Amino acid sequence: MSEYKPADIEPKWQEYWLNNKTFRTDHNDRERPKFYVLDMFPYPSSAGLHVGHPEGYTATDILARYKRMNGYNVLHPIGWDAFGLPAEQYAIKTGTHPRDTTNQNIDGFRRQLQALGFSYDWDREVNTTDPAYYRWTQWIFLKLYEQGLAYEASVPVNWCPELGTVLANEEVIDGKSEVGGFPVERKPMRQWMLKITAYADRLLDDLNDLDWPESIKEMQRNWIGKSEGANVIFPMKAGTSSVEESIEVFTTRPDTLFGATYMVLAPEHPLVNRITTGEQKSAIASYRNTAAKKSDLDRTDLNKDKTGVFTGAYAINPVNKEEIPVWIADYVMMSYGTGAIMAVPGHDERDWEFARKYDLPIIEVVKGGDVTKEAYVDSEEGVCVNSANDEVSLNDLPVPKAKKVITKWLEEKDCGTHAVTYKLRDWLFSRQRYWGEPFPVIHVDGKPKPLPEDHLPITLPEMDDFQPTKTGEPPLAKAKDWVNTTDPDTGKPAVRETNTMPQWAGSCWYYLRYISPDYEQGPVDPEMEKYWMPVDLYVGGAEHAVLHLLYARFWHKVLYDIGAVSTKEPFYRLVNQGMILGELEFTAFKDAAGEYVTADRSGLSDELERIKLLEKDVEKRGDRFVIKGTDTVVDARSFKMSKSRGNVINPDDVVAQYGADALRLYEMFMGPLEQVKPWSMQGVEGVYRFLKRVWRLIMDEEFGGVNEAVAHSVNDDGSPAVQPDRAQLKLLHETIKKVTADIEGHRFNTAISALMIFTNEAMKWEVRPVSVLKPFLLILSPFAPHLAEELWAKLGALSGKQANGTDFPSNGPTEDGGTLAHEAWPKYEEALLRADSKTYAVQVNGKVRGQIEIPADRSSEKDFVLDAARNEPGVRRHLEKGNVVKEIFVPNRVINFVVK
RNA sequence: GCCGCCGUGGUGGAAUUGGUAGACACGUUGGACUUAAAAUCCAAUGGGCCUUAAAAGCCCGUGCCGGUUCGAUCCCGGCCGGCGGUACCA
Repeated sequence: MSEYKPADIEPKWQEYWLNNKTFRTDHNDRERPKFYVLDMFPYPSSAGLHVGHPEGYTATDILARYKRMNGYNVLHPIGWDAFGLPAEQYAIKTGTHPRDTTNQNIDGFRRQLQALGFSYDWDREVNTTDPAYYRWTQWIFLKLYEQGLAYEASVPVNWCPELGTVLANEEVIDGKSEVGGFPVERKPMRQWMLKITAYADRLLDDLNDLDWPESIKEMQRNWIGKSEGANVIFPMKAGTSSVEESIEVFTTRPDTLFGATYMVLAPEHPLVNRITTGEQKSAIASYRNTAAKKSDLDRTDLNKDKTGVFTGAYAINPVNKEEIPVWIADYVMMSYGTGAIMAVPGHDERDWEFARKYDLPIIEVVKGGDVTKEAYVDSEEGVCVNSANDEVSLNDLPVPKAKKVITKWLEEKDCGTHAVTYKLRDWLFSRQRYWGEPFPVIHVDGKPKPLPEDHLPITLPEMDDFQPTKTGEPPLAKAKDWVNTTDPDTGKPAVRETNTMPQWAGSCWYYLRYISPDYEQGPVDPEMEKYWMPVDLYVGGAEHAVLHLLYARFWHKVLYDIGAVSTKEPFYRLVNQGMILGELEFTAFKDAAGEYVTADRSGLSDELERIKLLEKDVEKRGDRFVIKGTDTVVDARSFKMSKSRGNVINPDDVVAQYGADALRLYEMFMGPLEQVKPWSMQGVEGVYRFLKRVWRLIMDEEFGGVNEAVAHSVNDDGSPAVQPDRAQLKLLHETIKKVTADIEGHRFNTAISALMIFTNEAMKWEVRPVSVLKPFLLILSPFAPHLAEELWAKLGALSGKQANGTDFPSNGPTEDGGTLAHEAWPKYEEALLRADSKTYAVQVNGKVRGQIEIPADRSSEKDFVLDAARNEPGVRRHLEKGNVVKEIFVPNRVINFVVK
């Protein structure tokens, strides 16, 4: 008995690869071309891997294995992004030290990844929580500080009392914490900030050089949010305020200045108190109070209904000396631009709405719309009107030209400048948590002071109480012995920084550490860095489109500026794997009376009872599914995998049932890598059957050992007993060609399809030459490495280890002969692909009416082929219906007769 | 609202980017093997028309409507639907 049993062969080969360090990347090998293929390293959660992880990991593993066989020096590492909130939350609940939880989870992840046969160099594993690693995270922070890119500020932050920490804007969703969904309020606190805004332009411009999905680049562009316009200064009307003040606004539409009929300050704007007149004071105070209490969610909810209060003060429009009222309203944000706007209701939708509500004047200054009906916002087509004073006129100028003219005038008059504003804000870089990198900073006499490099790493103190304090002080503040220290320079008493870095810190530079994980003189060995960088391919989920990828680019550019790295960008090529959804679900709906209701996408009320149906209970009707035999439409869709929905697939279960090779193969066979795709257990079954077929292609299930069809192809001494025939060679070389091109193009699904076609054909051969099967195993091996290794060993035993029985030499750095991992990738021969005959499709008026076979050596002779086409019976019948007015001849493909 | 991506059989998806739409796989149906099941193998499988039946043939068909072309899943214009991101950003 010798069936395909992945449970027997997979662990064996995994152990072999580990023990022999088959995939170790040699430090000294820098002659060959390099290929650095990188996975986004995982956060090792207690839940273990989900099937989304192996998707990207399998793709990169296929490429790593393929490139190795093509003679490249491949760097294919993995590690752990292991700081973070879940381990700390768990510690608070159970008292287990986050380090212990983290290490357990890492062990689990490592075991799972190894069980999938990924060809990582396990000697390069990095772990962001390892002091030997975060020593360099801290070092980079010191560099940022030296560059003036790290500073302390008291900023209103998103304070989440429940989690006892502040959150970054991106960790707050709809006014609630992303983790846990707890309410979040604004509270000013002392924080570390990183000046990412100083790099905004470079982060934006250098996107153009990157081979990334356009959608990701666009998201980063939007996130940076660069706008060009002008800052304009509006002096206050004399006497309306106690001091001489002016309001500076940012506008992208300086061309509409003549249409500014009022101004709006953000409620938090510092000028508000100073300009508000006596009788307005109480109204303003109460409005500001309400606004301060509103969360971001509330503010957006009020989207439609704008509110505001008049300050009683007036400003002077610099272009026409008009006195215009100054209001406050919460549709103006303090955090963008200058926190104040000039309102041009004629040409801005928000201002128009506000002006309508409070009866403020609306003036048309750009022709093209009807400002009594709606704001006219077109900035390309419009032409300025009503826009002139004694010195300058914009009238009849198109908008872009008018912007330039008025900006120049403002600059001459000293009441404005050309200005650029970004949506991007400085990066809030500290967290009130225990389980993160400590800052290498002490406070002496209340002032921050960086510690010298030779004090690194600053390790976390041992603690057993990880509970945050109610005041927002970080848990580290409780470690009094650790906190109280002395300044190494002066010996003065000092206190350590008790905030820790956010989780993003460690992942900002890990791709550098893999290059020289044991290097002691810096984050990365400069010699090695020059050889390995940049990363040739980075694969990961689109959820990191903005934050991780923007932060990492920022750090990389800083490291580039100080000469620590040699490339401007870390990742020139990026691919996002698409999310894997749960299995397709059919859901029917019952109303309160228990009657089935047709599923209507728009109005699925929560009142309805949801009934899960099986595939056999439904049928297709038009473009929808209905309950079999009825007209009741059901909802048919796949959902994101989630614990609550109960549709999570655990890779361990798949491996246990079908093996790692089947899981790998299925993940790739589902569809294009970048696409969102639903999981299907039956699909796994399908590729598993394919692997069993490959097994039987070579092995005899009944008697064990290599089957007769294969054994008969060699003599007892291992020499070939038969030569492969032309058809066999043609199929082999076609498959090599297709699989090679598909791997290069990341079309793994169609590569697998080609391997299936080969197998289906080869199963029919009565004699299966080893010299054909061996190259097939080589091209199968990146996809299903365990099975390929096993069968390769069986064929090796059959044909002798010396000659590998193929025309393809071994070229690997390891010569142990026991693995195919370093065999040369087979090359196809064009001559063997040639067919004896070519098939033409023959069309009449664009419709296929027949096919003709033409001997290959005559297939380009137009007259000969056309003649054969005309004589094809199915074609002739249609030609007789009229006169041929045109003949289209596409060599080796198609003929089209146009008949009238 | 804005930005980006995507609509192909019962299902996942192919189609050398303008040249035989539906490769490969799942599912389904029928058959073989088996005491039986599993496994395996063989055949059919987009919808419809014609025909006693088969072969052959014909019509329709890549979200919808139109255009360019000898020929369109592919290019252009206009809609509809789905997914993701983002949102008072001045």
